[in-house]
Amino acid sequence: MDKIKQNTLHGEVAARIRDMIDAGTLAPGSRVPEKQLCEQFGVSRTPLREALKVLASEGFVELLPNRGARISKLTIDTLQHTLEVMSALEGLSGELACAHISEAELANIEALHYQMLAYYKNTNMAEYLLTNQQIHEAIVVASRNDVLIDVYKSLNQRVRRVRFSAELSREYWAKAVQDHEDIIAALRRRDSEALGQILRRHLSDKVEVSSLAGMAEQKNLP
Amino acid sequence: MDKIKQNTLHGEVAARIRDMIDAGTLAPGSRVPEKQLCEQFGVSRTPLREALKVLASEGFVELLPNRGARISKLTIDTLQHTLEVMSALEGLSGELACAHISEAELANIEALHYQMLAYYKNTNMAEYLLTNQQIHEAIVVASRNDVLIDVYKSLNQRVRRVRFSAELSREYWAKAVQDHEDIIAALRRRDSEALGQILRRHLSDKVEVSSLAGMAEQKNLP
DNA sequence: ATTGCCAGAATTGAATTCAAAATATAAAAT
DNA sequence: ATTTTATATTTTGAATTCAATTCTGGCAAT
Repeated sequence: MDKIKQNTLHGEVAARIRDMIDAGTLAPGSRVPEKQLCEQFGVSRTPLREALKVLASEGFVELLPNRGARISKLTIDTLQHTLEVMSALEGLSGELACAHISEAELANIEALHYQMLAYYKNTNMAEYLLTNQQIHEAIVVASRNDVLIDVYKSLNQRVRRVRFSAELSREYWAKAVQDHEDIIAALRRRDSEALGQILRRHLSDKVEVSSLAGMAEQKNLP
Repeated sequence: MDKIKQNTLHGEVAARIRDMIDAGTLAPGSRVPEKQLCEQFGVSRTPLREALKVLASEGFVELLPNRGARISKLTIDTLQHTLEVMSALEGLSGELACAHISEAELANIEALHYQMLAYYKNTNMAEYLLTNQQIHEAIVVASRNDVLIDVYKSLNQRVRRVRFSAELSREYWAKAVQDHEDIIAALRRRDSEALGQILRRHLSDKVEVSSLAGMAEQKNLP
């Protein structure tokens, strides 16, 4: 869609590595093959290593002294913690969005909502999850808080891989859809109190976490 | 106190540059003098530039294509946005802390609280702010959520410079102290609902923001 | 067969080098 | 004298180089 144009070389490399982690081409726990990636990307080690430093500060890789970088594993704990923080941020987004959202944005979110309902009825989980994600991002963007948007996107990026391979139980799925009805209603009447409350609980629900648990690593031991 | 030992060179350099920004040695809006800093730190440009990439991803500096890095200015908007996000995170911390805090931690927080009250009575603003900060950090740590702790610390670091030079009005100060009484009380009775609510409102109060506004830049124009 | 040791190879971290871009300085033109 | 143009200098971005460390594989000892 609207991909952000990375004008720095190390930024470009970092984006590529993130994608490779998402795609599983670089497996969690494995070492980062500097030389090989350099050849693959056609760059020298300098920008690649710069990218690794940035990715380390984002939590995608860990730097091991004198033995390069290793792809971070996503622990169940870390996943749970990340979803908790994202919930808090979504709660704030909801409150702020009530104050700042435009009619056009609201209309767009409603359209996405009905689209999502259709995917739910058809049990099309992949498309459902994608649309669901778009709704949440749209609310976050409507907060008009750039710091919030950045932090949210960064955390989301970190857990995206496992979130999109989730297996939702029938009960959880029904509950999530009901939540979304409530979210749209609260947003439509600009009820920031209610919207904040729903969003703070919506994601961090243990149900989703446990449904995701299978995708994440049990522990981060060597 | 318990400073984290940085074992990577670029990490060390990044920490030093953060400190220099905090201290005002590197002025917001000014260009980063690579060569000079290299001599000062006794390192080559490679680790220094790695540090700059990390600092850029943390928001401390901006990278300008082909003209190096510039120290970020802290806009009033960014300050406001950051405090809003920190409030949301503190709210979550409070809720989680109620479930996880140990007696020893609670006792420590109470001790800090009484110490802070003394500073308030003596109108010792600098020490008050420091102790206040310690209380909030202790609650965040008690959440036992590592992602939360990391994100909070990162945001806090970003606004620390201006927060510690705040000028609190008498009314705001009194209100903040009252909030803290309520915070301690809620924490003591493990009332996560109440604590979450107080903490979500405590910081983002417009009053503090406006009191800090004088310290931040009006706009981020070139 | 397993463990310990050592040389050689590969990898890493950081300094250095090099080309391109930006900035500063000087000369020329009006 | 001021503006413009040309040239030199500095600075930046990225590749290359180099020393230090880690990894690998083979050989010897038990």
